[in-house]
Amino acid sequence: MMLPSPVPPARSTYRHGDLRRALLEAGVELARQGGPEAVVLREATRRAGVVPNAAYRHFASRQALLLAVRAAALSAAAGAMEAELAAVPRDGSPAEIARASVRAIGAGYLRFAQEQTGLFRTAFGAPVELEDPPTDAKGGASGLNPFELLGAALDQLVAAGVLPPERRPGAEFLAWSAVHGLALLIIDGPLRGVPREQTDPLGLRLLEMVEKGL
Amino acid sequence: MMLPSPVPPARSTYRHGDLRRALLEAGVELARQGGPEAVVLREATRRAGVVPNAAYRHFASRQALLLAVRAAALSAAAGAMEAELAAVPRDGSPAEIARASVRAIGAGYLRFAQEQTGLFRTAFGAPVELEDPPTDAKGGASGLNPFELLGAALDQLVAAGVLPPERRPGAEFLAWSAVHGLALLIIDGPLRGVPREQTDPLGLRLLEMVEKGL
DNA sequence: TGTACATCAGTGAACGCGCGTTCACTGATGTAC
DNA sequence: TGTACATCAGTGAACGCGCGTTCACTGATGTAC
Repeated sequence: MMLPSPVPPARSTYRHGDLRRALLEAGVELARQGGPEAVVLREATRRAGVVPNAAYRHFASRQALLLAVRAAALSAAAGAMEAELAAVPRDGSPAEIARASVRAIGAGYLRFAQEQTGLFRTAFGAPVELEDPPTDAKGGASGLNPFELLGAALDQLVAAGVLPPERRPGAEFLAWSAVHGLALLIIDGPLRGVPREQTDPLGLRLLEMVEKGL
Repeated sequence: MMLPSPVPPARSTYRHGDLRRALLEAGVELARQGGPEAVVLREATRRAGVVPNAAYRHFASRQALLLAVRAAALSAAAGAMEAELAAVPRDGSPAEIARASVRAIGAGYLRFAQEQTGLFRTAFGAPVELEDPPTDAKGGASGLNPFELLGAALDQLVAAGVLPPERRPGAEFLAWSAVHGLALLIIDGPLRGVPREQTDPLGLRLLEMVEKGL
């Protein structure tokens, strides 16, 4: 199901000027709407108003384009998490702040999954015939990627004396598992289509469970 | 990357005899090796030693075949969980048994995800252009599907007085989230390729977290 | 400041691929008489 | 028990599809003299 491309931009010059960027943006848009498998090289060139093989001046293969899109998606996810983090009130005990920070990370992740499902699946979904993880994944404003943001929040939790240091190692995997799982249940599992009024409280309960259980 | 099909079974009769079953089994095998997207109608007919369109006598479309395969995968998952459940020692207090049962459900799910990754992804992965959930999903020996098995275990937990009844509603989603998330982190997330010696303890810690946090 | 030339971004045309699906058919099976 | 016939499972051939990718090209740009 491929919608007809939007207006071919009708370039006046022979050269495009900024094709790499245009392709990347088109790819991100495709991912936003349809997830990683919607990142189709030919469609990206169509949207950029260029002939299919022109893409090869800027990306070695479809896979290379997809990797770039994925990095952008990861960056967007980090941004959503940082936004939530920035809203944590700074008055209160270190313990309170640390706890709220961890919750904010989780809430940001869930929000991103629900509001930007396509990008979420591109960033965190099953790698499509992809050998290497996105090692060069840049983060958002802070420069941290989503995984590192979670790690930093957990470190705060230890520093504030809320989480015993001996339970710290591996804790990101436990917390991430819970939140990641709920995100998937909501976006394409049995909770799909359930309205936010019901999923939001579930998210809160989940974060509570993680906090208690860690 | 499609391996050449195994020996075309060289039928002697004009009729196949049990093509529907043969196609389903081929489909399950494909899913086992490559997940849902590997369930390719033409390949299934090749393996059954039959011409491609013969499949349409038994399945209305590729989608219909995939749904049947998915039901089989769900059933296999239920079987793995039941096996783990059957190993729970029956001596001990009801509370102990109930707790062990919930852990067994989770452990079975994780084991299935790691040992039958393709089937796991077929049963629980993102629906591929799939509108309706597998409503007719039959379970394993008990007749319960994986979700119902988890529900039953949680009911036991309430009956044994371990889980306060007011926390029961929705609890399956919390427990499922955690375990499902870890399964995905292991099979195609950052924990991919990490040996069982490291993931198993993580699984135990996760189940512990769920138990405490619920 | 003007001209020759190298560079290389984008063009045009074409591939082979395997897929799902449709069509009109053929021939084995089982049932009615 | 034998024969005529309807049924319908599997055949054979062909579609259109959009994809990623390769080839030899053309023409705008910027640099060296």
